[in-house]
Amino acid sequence: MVTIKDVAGAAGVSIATVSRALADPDRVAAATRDRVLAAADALGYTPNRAARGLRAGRTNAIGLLVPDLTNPYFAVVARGVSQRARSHGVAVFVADSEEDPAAEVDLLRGLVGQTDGVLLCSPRALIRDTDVLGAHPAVFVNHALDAAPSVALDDVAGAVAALEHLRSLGHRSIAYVAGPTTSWSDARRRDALQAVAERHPELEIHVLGPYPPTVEGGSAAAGVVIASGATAALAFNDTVAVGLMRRVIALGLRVPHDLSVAGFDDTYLTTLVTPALTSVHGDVTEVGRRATDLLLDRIERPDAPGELVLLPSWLVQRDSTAPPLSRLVPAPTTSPAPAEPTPGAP
Amino acid sequence: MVTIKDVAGAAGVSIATVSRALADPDRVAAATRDRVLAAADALGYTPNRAARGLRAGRTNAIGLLVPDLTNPYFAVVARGVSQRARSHGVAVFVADSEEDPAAEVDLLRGLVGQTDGVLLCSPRALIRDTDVLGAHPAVFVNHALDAAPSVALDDVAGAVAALEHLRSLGHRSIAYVAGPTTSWSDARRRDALQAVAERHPELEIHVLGPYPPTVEGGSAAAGVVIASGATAALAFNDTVAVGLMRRVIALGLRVPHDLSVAGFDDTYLTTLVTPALTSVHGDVTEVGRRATDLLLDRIERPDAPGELVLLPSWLVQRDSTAPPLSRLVPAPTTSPAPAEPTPGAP
DNA sequence: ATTCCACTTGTTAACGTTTTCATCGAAGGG
DNA sequence: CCCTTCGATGAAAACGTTAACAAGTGGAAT
Repeated sequence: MVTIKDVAGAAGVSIATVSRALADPDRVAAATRDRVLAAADALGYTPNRAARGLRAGRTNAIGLLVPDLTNPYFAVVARGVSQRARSHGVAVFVADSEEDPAAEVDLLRGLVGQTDGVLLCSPRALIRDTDVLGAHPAVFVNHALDAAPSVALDDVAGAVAALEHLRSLGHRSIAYVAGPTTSWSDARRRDALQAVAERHPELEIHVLGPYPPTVEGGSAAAGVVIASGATAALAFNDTVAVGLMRRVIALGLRVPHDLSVAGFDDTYLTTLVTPALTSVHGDVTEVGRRATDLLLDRIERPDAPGELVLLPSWLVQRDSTAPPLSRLVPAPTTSPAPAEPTPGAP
Repeated sequence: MVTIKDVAGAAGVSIATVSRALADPDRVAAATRDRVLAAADALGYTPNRAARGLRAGRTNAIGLLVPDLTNPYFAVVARGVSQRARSHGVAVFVADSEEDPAAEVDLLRGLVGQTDGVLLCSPRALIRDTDVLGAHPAVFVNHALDAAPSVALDDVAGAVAALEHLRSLGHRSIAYVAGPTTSWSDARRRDALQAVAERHPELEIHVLGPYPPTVEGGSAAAGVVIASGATAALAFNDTVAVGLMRRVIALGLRVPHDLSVAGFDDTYLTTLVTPALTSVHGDVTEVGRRATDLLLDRIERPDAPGELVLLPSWLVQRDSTAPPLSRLVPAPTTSPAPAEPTPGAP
């Protein structure tokens, strides 16, 4: 391994000069700088990250904790994080808890020790009840905790839009297939649905669950959804919606005719399945990017006030939602939303 | 931050004893050991990774480089890597090149500097032509390079099984939608298909492409596949197969009646789409685990000989493949494979 | 001409850990 | 009873880097 000492020897200067030439080129004479840089290049010098981290008290790495990397939603968040981190020269540790709260706490503990900050995506564990985090810089994604900075899609707006869409199609009995009890988004959406229901007394909302936020969870919910008598279902995310839809179809019902189905996140799954899935869309890559920005800022200024960044979210209508077949459809009370996605106000 | 020094002070011993008590409990007297451990626990001591790394000359971290984290295949590999790495106490840096060879080399360069070893998944760049890797321990996944250790699915067996399956259904003109030119798996499969074709002169194989290994790539290939006159298509991976299938259906053809489609990797997409996709299956999580094992071993013993680990792979038949409709179907020359997956010999 | 300041470079301590070497005491064999 | 040996512990060096401080040079201002 070639160190700063080797470069110093080759360039005929002291190690301090090499360090300066690399970190702050203006603080060293032009001729010396060129000589040092040339030597470093010739020898193929790479700074030792451990030494640098030890000295500076930071690692130049951040941690990303997700509940399920095979869920397209988190994969896309990870991509956004990866992009932004790379442009800032910090590395990303990725940990996948596989939906296991205990593993999540374990992984988080490990991450805290070797990163400058942590990105917590949709945590399933009750982070507040553990002291794992301490004063470690952290940013939550799809979760708000005390005064910590957070980034989330404004899926309250999305949930409301979805519900209004189903209502305007004529649905009156609508099921919501809930996700993990610790999900912040889930709680917010349930509140939003409740609020809409209160505005429209004719609506009947069945909150079902919790179910695992997976294809299997959606399959498992199918029977209960059908038994509830709902003519439309809103699922915790696309993965659940797809599982639900597949199972409902396997049971001999038709989507959307016998049951309309809508999801959240608008992952690429929506256009792959038949019928194409109506879903609440948001810019998920941007969620990852913004969260990374917030974290890097928090690392710089640990005492900055936490803020909640809400990114816009809106409904994208596809083929899995339609007017209910089994009852007389009243005239829509509002004109149907346009087929093209329309950005909502954040 | 609480250091070994603080623990030493609290326990009334020297820092060397603390270090020993933590690393090698048998080399210190029982009473002292208990006192040290209690002090460490009370103070909440966590070893400083950077210092440890600097001293030991290793980072206890490995790098994982993938071309596309949103591809379920790589997400599952990442999961396997993550599992195994966690059980060995090493952290995983994940880098997503987003199918860009230049980014791949860049990311790899960054990874090499701060890890003990690197896992290269289906590299798109010509790694051999760069000196990025140097003597850094590396394991290839779905790629074989010189004497480096590698793990891959034996998709030669899978490709042969798929082709034989299509042939036994009566297909005579079969398209292969190829992936990136630098893909090792792709080259191996093409050779395998060629070999089968030589055994069966009646078969006509159209190798089309290269196409991007994405849904879009599959869509883009649809027209060419149809124009080729093939009655069945084998796609580079499930994602491509799904894109192809969607587009073919959108063009008014029926799958499998007008065109049979099969993919590789058997990701969870296969059962979500309609019709369910016939695909070549392998234990992808295990690929990630084995690759990690190989890498950790290589880090311990850098001069060990490289080996190529091939994991078994077999065809899973679903609804996207059927006898061709448009021509007289000759009697199958072999009995059709069973509907349940049958493990192939590695 | 003297003083002072800006600029450039070198010396050295420090980050937290592991490990080598030395030291000390006790136990055991002659 | 002395010498050896071994077990337990401490002191200190080293890993590669950065930054605080020191020191040297030159020129400009007085």
